[in-house]
Amino acid sequence: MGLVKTEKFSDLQNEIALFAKAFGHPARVAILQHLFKTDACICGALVHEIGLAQPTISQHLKELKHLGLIKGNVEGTSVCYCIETKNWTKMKTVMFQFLDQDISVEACC
Amino acid sequence: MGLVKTEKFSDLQNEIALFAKAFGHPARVAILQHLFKTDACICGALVHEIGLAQPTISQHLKELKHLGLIKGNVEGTSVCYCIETKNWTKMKTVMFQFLDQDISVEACC
DNA sequence: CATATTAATCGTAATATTGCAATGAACTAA
DNA sequence: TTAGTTCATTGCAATATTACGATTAATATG
Repeated sequence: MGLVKTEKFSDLQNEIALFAKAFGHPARVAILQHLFKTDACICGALVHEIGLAQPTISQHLKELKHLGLIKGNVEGTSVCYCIETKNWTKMKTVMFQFLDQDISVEACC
Repeated sequence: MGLVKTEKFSDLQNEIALFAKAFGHPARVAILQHLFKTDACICGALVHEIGLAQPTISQHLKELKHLGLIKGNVEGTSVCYCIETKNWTKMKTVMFQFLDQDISVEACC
C-alpha cells in the first residue's frame, strides 16, 4: 500500500535501501556529480545547470542533506553546497560491501 | 507530477538512477543478498525468508529481472532465481565509478 | 527605509510505488 | 481426469515521489 514494511528487514538492509534511494533519481545523481566536479556549488548554479525549477532542486538538495551526504553553507543571500566527505566515505563502504558480493555457492541455474 | 524528467539528464545519469532505484527497497536488497548467499533461490524460499506476500516478492523479482540483474529458470512447478553475473559486474562498474568520485577542487565550504 | 536577490517552504496536481487478495497458468501426482 | 503446488498476473487501495507556482524568510544594496 505504498508503505515500505521496514520492520521486516535488518538495519543494514534498510540503510542500503535509503542510500540507494538517494541515488535513484537522475537529478540527485547530477547534483552530486556537479558537486564533485566544480566548486561553483551555489544552489542557483545547480538550478541553471540542471534545468529544473528552483523549488524542485531545493527539495532534492534537502533529501541529500538529510541523509548527510552533502552540507550547505549560507554565504550572503546564496547557499553553497558541498559533499560531506566523511559521510560519503561511510556510505561508500556500505554500498561497496553490498555491490561487491561474490557468489558463495555454485550457480544453481 | 510524480514523473521524472529523464530528458534533462544524460544516459549515464539515468542509468545510475535506474540501478540505484533497484536497490532502493529493502526487500530487493534482501532478495539479492539471499541469492548471493545460498543456492536455495527458489521463489517460494524467498517468500518464506522475507515474509512478504508471494505476489509482492514476485513483483520485486520481476523488477530485478527486467533490469537484467537476475535470471529465473523454471524447474517443474517452481522457479529458481540466480544472479546474472555478467550484468551484475557491468552494473558494479557503473556504480563504482559514480560512488568512487574524488573531489577535484578544494572544498569551498 | 525600500527594493532586489537567493533559496526554503507551502500547497497541490500528477504520477509512481508498495502490498496484497483474488485469480489464472503451468506443471505434477494420484 | 482431478486435485495440489508453485508462481505470475490482475486489480485495487494506501502511500510516496516528483514537479512547480506562490509565498515566505533572510540577506544584501541603493
